[in-house]
Amino acid sequence: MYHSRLMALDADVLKVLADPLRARILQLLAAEALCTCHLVEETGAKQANVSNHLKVLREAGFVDAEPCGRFTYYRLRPDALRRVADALHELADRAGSDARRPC
Amino acid sequence: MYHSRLMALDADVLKVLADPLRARILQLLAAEALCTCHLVEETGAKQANVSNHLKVLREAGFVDAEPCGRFTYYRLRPDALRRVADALHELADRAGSDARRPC
DNA sequence: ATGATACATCAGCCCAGACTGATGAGTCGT
DNA sequence: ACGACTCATCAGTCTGGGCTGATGTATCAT
Repeated sequence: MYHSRLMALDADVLKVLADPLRARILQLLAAEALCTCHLVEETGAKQANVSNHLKVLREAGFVDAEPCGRFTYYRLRPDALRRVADALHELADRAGSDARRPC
Repeated sequence: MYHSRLMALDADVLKVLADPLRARILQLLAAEALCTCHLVEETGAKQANVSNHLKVLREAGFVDAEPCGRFTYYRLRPDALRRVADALHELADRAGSDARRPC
């Protein structure tokens, strides 16, 4: 097995996912690529708000932005999500033993 | 396939993981069960702070508390972590298509 | 060129929640 | 019984970050 190196939970990365609107945006982008205007009408949030959240998601590597005329299409990056999922899964697997440190 | 039902990302659950001290605590508990005093000295955080974070982790189902004399041992619950990991993984898998909704 | 549309960015408001010191409750050793 | 210890809870402070209205920058249609 290659990826047996210990992956640390990165709270900064998790923070990006831990927002209701950002989570909703990711769900929507999982089905198809969408531009900002779609996300605005689907979520009901204000344009500036959606745009800010997209910036956060982009800088964290969870979405890709593809400018297209006056639109900007956003697309999910599954690899980034899988890295987080794997880190959590590996943490769960590491917890097998029932050892307890004495006081 | 059994678990093919769509799992929604729960931002409230992710919020619990998205804190540096809580993430550190989970890492430590992955190796062995520890009581609060261990976590206090390992993390360097104040006792009240650690205790508060443990309460959050407990209420979210990520750790189990086992009172033991005047100590309280905390143990990781891998199933809870796996549920989050699976939700993220499933979201990543759902993103295969390169469809884009027209404007 | 003018207006309309899509999106980004900015400044400011506001609140959830992380942190702290103090106190309370329970348990142990002597 | 008394002090020492572990841990939980409380009240209060303060900062990060989500939200908004306004403005700026492109791009499109006519």
